[in-house]
Amino acid sequence: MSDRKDANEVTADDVAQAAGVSRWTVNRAFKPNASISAKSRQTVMEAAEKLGYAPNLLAASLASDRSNLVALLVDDFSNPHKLVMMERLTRVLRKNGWDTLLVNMLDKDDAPGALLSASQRRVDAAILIGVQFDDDVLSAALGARRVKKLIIFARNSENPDTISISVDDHAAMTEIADYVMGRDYQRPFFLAGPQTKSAHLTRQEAFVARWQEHRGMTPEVADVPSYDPGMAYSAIIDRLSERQPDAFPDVIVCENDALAIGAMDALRHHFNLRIPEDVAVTGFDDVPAAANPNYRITTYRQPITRMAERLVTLLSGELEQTENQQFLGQMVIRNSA
Amino acid sequence: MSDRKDANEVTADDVAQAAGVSRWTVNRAFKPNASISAKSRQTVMEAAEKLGYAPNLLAASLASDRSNLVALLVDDFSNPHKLVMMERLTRVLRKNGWDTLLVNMLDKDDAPGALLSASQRRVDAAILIGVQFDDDVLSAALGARRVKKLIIFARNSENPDTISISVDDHAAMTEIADYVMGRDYQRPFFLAGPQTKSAHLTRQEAFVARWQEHRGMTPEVADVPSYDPGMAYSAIIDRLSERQPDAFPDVIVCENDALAIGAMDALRHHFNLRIPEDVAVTGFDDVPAAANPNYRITTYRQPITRMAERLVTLLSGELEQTENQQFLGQMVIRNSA
DNA sequence: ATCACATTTGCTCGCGCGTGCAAAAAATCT
DNA sequence: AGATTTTTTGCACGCGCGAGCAAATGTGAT
Repeated sequence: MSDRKDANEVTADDVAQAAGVSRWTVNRAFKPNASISAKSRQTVMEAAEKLGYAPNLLAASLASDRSNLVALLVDDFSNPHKLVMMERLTRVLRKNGWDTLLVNMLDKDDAPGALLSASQRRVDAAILIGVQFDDDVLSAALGARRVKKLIIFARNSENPDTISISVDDHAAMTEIADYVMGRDYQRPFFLAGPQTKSAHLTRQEAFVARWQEHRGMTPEVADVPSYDPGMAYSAIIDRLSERQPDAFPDVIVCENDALAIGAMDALRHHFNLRIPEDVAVTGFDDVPAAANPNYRITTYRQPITRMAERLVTLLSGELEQTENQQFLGQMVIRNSA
Repeated sequence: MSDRKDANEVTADDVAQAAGVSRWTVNRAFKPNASISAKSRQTVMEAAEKLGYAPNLLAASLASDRSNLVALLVDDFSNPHKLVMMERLTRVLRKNGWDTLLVNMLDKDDAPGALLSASQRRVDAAILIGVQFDDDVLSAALGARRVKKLIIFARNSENPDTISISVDDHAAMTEIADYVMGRDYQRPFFLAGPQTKSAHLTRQEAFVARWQEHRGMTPEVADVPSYDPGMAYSAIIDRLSERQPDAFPDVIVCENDALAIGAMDALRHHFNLRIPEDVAVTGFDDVPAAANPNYRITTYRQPITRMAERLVTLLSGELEQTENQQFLGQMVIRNSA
């Protein structure tokens, strides 16, 4: 079948012929810093335009062993913050010439499969923006040299073979703790996300440590099996029902906004409490819903765009750095605390 | 540089040698319905396992002109429903052996660029789940044979070169209209999304038509420049401020939940109205937030998974069908109306 | 054991482009 | 103008695999 010719699959050879140059000159015309004269580049581009040619990135990747493709591994679509991260990441990546393979980690045990998918497409890097990445899984993936680079985005990792780009959780949570103490709350309650092996609970630890240091008492802590408002809602109800008023927390510090939203819903609609008059709440991430009039969450905004830009420099290999990258974000004071 | 060998890039040839068969037998072992004996498949798989081999999909795509890759073009990350769609689509696609290239359409004029990106990776199909796809853009893309298939997901399109997979908007909205009339609301207000050329406003038209038919009057209509709760919030305030109580709508029918959320926030927090006692609200999509205790939106759930499954059969070429696919969803009655 | 037929295996050629170097052309200098 | 340097262009080879066919092997009936 001459299907390809029929289907108008124009190759560099066709353009070369039309422009009266060699195929290599054609491909050079499409390569930003190639050694080519302005004149022939223009000739080529005109011919290419006319024929509707665009380089086949499959062939280019195969030949060069660089794909300019990264895999985005996501395992947690219930957290609205993921949408924000995906938007920012794909935007910054695309602006810098990178394409994104979105890989849905179907369940907890799918990490190897997801990594395999990515590696079969020969991605230059895998970026993890999920939560349930086990150190074992990561090491296995790296051991088999499944992917060239593994980057944990917006989350800390202490795995030495991995680079993480994240906010400085310790500094951020200390700031939140200080703010809460400054408002003179007395009975804090920390609502954490899933307790995994890989994600070290820096936020929780930082908050607890700060509180102990200044108030000499250990805040109460509870965890939720996933960063899902619905789960947080149930967790709060389970944990705080049948509690005497004087044992009820006066501020709930949440590991992120997804949890904060669930907590606020539970406080208002199940316990009939006012926020922040009866109980205050803080979040983390500054998701879009945090700004809406229902919630108005006092939270902490991560500099996602800057983090994504750092990611790009890291991908380009400009940064030889293999140590984790930490960023400072900023507190956003609203009405919930 | 012998970088590749160093990097442990094991190819089918290596496995073939280890297993004592030819390279083609190795590749056949990885192809589900290939002509190969069970015995040699096992031999191959064991050798492959030991060497850590997995087929290079880049090379396979190049040679076969099929990539098993689809591009997901998204231009509207502010609507939380997109997260749901992405999760379902990537899940179903991956289960069926398809990978997903996530392409962020950076702005209104980026459609050609996004399509180009996709085509350079030789995707087998481009799936549009955004909103601002202009018919002109689509035609241009198809005219240049940029992509083999163009599929509009969860949205109608009347472009003849395009296949859309969507819910039957007319039936759905008629059902909502009947529900609203059954509850005896008198002054409906329809809140629509962006008015584009390509997206025919089936929901709005269906609602208006139904209302006219049964009540002999034309509902008031307003539109919002994007499916963003924040925009809907402002739009409602702009449109309904300084209006006499008897001219105020008693039900706001929204084109989707993103708008409904914004509308509810505005009604409650700006106008100090109760929902549904003072004003009722309906949505569409049944996003996760629609179920949370703050909103409890009466809405309409699209059968996204079934739609995604249809998409897969369409991609596999099992369906020769080129006409649009319509699905029926189901109304979800909650408290907002 | 022989033949007819079905199943399995091997192989040639090509997919479209990049790498690294050598040849050609252009620019600069004496 | 001729010699030298710099820029630009062309090319052999390979990236890893698939289509389609030919050779080899296996199966069952006679």
